[in-house]
Amino acid sequence: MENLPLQFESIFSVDCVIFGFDEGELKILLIERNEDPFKDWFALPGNLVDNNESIESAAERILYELTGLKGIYMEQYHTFGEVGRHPHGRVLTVAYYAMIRLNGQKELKPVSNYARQAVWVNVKEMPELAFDHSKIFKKGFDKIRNKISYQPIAFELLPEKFTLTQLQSLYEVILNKSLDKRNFRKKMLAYDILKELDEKQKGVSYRAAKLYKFDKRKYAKHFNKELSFAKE
Amino acid sequence: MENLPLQFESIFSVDCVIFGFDEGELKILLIERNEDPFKDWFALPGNLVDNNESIESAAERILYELTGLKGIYMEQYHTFGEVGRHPHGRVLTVAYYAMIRLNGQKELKPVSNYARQAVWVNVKEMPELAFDHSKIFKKGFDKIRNKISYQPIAFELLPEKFTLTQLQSLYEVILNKSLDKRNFRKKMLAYDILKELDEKQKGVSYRAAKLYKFDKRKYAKHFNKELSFAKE
DNA sequence: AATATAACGTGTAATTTTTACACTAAGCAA
DNA sequence: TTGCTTAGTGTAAAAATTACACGTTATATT
Repeated sequence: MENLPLQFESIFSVDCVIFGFDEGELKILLIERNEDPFKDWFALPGNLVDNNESIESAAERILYELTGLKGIYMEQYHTFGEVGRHPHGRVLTVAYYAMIRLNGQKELKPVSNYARQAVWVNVKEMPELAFDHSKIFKKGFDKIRNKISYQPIAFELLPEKFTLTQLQSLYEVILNKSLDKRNFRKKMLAYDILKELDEKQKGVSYRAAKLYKFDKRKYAKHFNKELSFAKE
Repeated sequence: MENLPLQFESIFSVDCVIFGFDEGELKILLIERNEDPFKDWFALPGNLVDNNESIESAAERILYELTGLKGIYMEQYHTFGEVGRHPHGRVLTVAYYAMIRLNGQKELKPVSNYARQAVWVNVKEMPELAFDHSKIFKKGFDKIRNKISYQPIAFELLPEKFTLTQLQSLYEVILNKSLDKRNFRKKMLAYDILKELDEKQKGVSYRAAKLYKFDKRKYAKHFNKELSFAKE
């Protein structure tokens, strides 16, 4: 680890924690590596950032290559650069998280050279990951768990139309605790960012619930300004 | 900007927003550059990260070189890497903020080769900075402004013993709004992280106020767990 | 010694937000 | 028709937040 190949010095990469919500489970997208180092290990999707590419675009590219999705909101949350984090040299990596909607269709794009396949893995059943990716994942998960407590960021994970119960169970999975139904509904509706639809759930073998939509306009209006110490 | 000198490719740096509170004003530490590019411009203190150095250590080193201080809490808050942000090539920079105590002694260490001098500048009177440092500063300032609203992080800026009025005026400067005295005190004392001392302010030409100390033990106990959506 | 000055230090009532808690209604299936 | 399963709803108590004003104390001045 002393004589590093020159081209690896201070190259940098992007790694993405891509969350999805499916069948009541919170999952993230992992790839199975097909190259050394860490061949056959699971890892976060990531890649080197091209010299003419912004970090942000690199993150979007990686998401796109894997899922075919564009225009997804991604947030940069930390940069990892321990000296020994990459066995081939000093590689800084900038971490992003994203939340995407799994509309039943969870077909994944064919994956490039260095990755054999991409899979959705339940966050509760994470294998150990390549490099320091376990640490990167953990920090990303902590981040969204914390953020959702004061800002309703979870809508991206749900289908366009959803029931309040679905929303609640998503919260419960992220926060890893159960919530009171009445209080949850009261709070969510008080945010005033949900649009109630004239439509009900279909295909369920019990009473169908009302469907709601997330109202982006109102969301932006409310949450551009943060919670704050004082009102005045 | 096409034929970049090779050694600048993908080198990365650290930049620090170092806050201090002095005479009722919130200030940050800037250096005046003595080298191209941006010779004679003000800039955030920063430096390239050594190949065997963690990013964190680099940030601590920069702070130490400028102020002689060690063991200060620094938080990484964002990484900036726009393609054109550095005129000599692709240089990613990882940004940290720190808060330090200006105990009257605000003597600054002599600064190294590339910086002529270091100065404290009021955040309300920021000049335009070199590179994208204005943007980096702004984001750091937003960060602490937001964070202080739900977590009392500002004690590092005050002398070891301080009055509640001093604490309040620090909050007011950071939040840029005035706060109600009684409510502020109630809230701060309710956090239960202040130790009331048997001592009073000295050298003031009016009624002296009680002095308080910040209680690190209690702080850690309260604020390792964040505010959260649900109690249970 | 008296007075002026300037910041210190304190309480309460109204409002809002959060919490705890349980039953009826609706729709489907057998 | 009955049984099963989830949907949907209200209220009272507690806690947190807000708005608001004046007597107290130390020093400085005369």
